[in-house]
Amino acid sequence: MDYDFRKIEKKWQKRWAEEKTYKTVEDPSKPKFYVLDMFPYPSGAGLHVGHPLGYIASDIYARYKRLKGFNVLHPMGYDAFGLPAEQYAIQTGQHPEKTTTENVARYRSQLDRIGFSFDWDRSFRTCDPDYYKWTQWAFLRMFKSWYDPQMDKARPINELISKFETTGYDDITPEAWKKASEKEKADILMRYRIAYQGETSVNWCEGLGTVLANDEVKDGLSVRGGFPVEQKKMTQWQLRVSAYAGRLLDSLDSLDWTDSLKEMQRNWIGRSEGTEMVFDTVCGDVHKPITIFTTRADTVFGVTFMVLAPESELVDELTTPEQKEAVEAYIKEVKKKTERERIAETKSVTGVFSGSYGINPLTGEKVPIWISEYVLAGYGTGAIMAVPAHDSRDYAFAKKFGLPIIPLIEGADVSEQSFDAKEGIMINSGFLNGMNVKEAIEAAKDYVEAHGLGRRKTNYRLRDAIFSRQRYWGEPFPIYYKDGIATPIPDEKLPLELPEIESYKSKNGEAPLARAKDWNYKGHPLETSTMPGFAGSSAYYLRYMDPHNSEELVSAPADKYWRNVDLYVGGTEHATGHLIYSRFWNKFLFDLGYVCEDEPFRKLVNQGMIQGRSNFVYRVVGTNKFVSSGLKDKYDTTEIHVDINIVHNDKLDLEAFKAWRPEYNDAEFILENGEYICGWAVEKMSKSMYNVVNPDDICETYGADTLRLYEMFLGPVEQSKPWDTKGIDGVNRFLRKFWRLYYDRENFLVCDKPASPAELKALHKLIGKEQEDIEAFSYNTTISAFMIAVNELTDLKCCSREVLEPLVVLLCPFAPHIAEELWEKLGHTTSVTVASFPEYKPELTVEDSVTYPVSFNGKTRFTVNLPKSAAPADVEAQIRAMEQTSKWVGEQTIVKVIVVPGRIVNVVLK
RNA sequence: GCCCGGAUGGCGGAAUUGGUAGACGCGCUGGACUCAAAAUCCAGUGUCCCUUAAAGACGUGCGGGUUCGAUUCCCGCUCUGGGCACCA
Repeated sequence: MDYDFRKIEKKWQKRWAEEKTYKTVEDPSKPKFYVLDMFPYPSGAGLHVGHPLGYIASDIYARYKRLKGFNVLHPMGYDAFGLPAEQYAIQTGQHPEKTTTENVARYRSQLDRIGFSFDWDRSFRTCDPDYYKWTQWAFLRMFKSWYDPQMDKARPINELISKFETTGYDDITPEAWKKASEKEKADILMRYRIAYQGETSVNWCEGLGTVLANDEVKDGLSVRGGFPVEQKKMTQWQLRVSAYAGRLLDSLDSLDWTDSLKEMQRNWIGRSEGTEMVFDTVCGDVHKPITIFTTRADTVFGVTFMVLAPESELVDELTTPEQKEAVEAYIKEVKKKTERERIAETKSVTGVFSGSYGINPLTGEKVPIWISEYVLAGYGTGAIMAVPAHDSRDYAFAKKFGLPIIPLIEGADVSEQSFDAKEGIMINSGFLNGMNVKEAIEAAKDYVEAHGLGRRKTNYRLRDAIFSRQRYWGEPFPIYYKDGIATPIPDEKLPLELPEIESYKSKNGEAPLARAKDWNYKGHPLETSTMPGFAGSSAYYLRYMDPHNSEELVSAPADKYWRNVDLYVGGTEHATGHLIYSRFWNKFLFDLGYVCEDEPFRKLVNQGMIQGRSNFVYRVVGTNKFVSSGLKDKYDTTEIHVDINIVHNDKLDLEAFKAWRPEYNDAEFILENGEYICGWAVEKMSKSMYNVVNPDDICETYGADTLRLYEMFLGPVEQSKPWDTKGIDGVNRFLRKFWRLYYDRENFLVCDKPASPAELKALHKLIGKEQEDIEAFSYNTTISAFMIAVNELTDLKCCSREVLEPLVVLLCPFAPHIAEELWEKLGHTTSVTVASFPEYKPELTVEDSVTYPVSFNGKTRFTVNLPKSAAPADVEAQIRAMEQTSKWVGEQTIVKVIVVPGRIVNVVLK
């Protein structure tokens, strides 16, 4: 019987679906293991061969863990709210729900063909009201909470209210609170809520008609769509992610993530320890103290000017009447620029003098205050002390506007550029003179604190997340406005469902929901913006634990059993978006006691991208002649992408090419060795390059098991690599060879005779290797080991059930369909999924050995144990020769002797 | 500019972390089976010298260093992938 993968795969996929083989239930008698993939956004293009890479890797791990006796939760769903469906809706008028449903169906059928062990009963889409109810619910919890810096966690807002009422808090006294109107109280609370509304400088994207979060903008363009983005002051819903900056940073250490990913998050959070220092200022006759932030308190003796951010409120207060006109002109100029222009002009230095002066708190010296866009309003205090000698940005500014530069470090040459390094001996710095920079920083901090001039302060770059989008296809905010006060709708009214509307387009910055009919709650207007894409993906991993619970996001028992994700697989592109927001969201729920783990994802593996491998033909300019790649240098040619489906191993199918496009009907070819060889390049997989490979096609030609093996065999999971079908025959051959261990043309070969030592050895070598490699996520080497084992067993003509039965189990994680089929043929009535991973017996791999004494200077120093196979007679001669030629160093001990068949290669000493 | 990572045959990639470099697969060459093809199997395949073999020399981006021994560790470069980018 031949290996008929089409029949086998269809049969088992059907049976898995019917019998719900991978349905998971909580089982306290087994240890749990939670394997999660970053769920896909179901786009219209469907899956290409790159998408399943991570899913295959995690599926192998999930299946492996099941065999190891774990109760594995391995769910899948869809991140279905988002821009593409909505943009498509705007163009076609089709409801995004409809396109989403169609795309999800397509994704599902593609995923099903690959044979994943997902528990589909737990699946949901983020746009399902039953799910987004819990996104809205979590938002309301955030709205009703504040971050208590004393306890360093989120607490119910009522606790803050009672503080206001009894003891007062911050600048709010009980009297002031009592006197405040309802609206004023609401405004005060808004300053503390975790989910709050506030005016901020936002990334406004005109092309999409909405604001965007920082991670949705790259190089001044929107990540989705690539439209220009500008800075705009707007009132928006925001999440107080910045309150969690310290915790998000600190608990990174406890996570099993790659160093590079942790580093990315560290940079994004951007902790910096410095000092806030108060400078008195003089604007005409008016004195006003302002606070600046610096990490180089030691350089305070070198301050020669100060700078304010153009957006800072201090600008108005510190501009003198004489300078008013110039300052206003400058600010107008700055505001006109988009984010992109600001980035492009990074090198140019601009600024204007405010007319005011600051007073150096240590020296009493008067320095001018300038305004420049190189200082950001959103970081620190929006005002800095400038030390041109030791900060390159201040230096550039000082040079441009002719401001003095005072060097503070011995030997630093600041005639051409600033000296930014934190090293050297301080000079020109009063009591700091003679110290090295590190000491001076601490000494200056101490001095500032001791003299009441400021205090130590840790700042973070991480900003609060902008949470409103002026779009349709997202979760509506469960908020209505009663007398202008944002008020939550009651929990029992959730979900607040998205209304139907006529047109999905936003007009003049007005959100689509503003045009929805009856969009109100008891006559009060409802919030018209919707939540961003990351809202729905921030807690989805919790919902999989208990997806049908209508009372809670996740029940306490389910949460306590599954706890958090043990293995999370997905791309690096979410490093600073989803993976920060999810951690924030989880910590928030943890603070309020809704979940039992502080961190959502214990181990994270980033799968690489699979790039496309494009093929080219070369048309001789001005003709319809195409020249083979090897000869193209002899002609003047144009490179043209050609559909990779009509190219096999870089050889062009000439007839198919002629038929591909009408203009090529009468194409002529200049061949080399009778063939047309195409050129190639590694590029992104995309329609326009004709290099997209659909997994369905591979399943059709080679089978899902081959696809799975091949994607893993291509190289390490973490690495990006081009899709190249060249090697796929190799793994396909392996599977056929595997099949032939059990079957010849007609007969089932497996028998009950005991296995020979050689057969057992081949098996156990594989068990050991597979176990070790899967744990290390090194699937390509596992597959290599498998190929070796199968070759050995083929050579041994192994037919013993004792070996062949565990072999099927070992193959199951990689190629589940063929494993199931053979498992059934071996007489089992249950799925191979419930088998257990064979036990590794390392002693079966150790060979009989021979012992040789080795002596130096006439004395036996050690003995060498060599495996018999590696130690033919003349090895002893080698040892004797070594005794003659090597010198014995008394203190060293022999650790290992390296032997290749026939000779000693090296002696390991320690 | 700053911070990570990578560089190994014709190709994808191995190498128990300092110990046989090139596992495994692809490709290629030759052979067997076949009328033929497909499939399958066997042998060879880093480079150089050589008719061949043996033997040898050289070989993990480049230049140094440590070591009995370096793909692995250290110093200095080159190229390359990714992230951040006025964060005071």
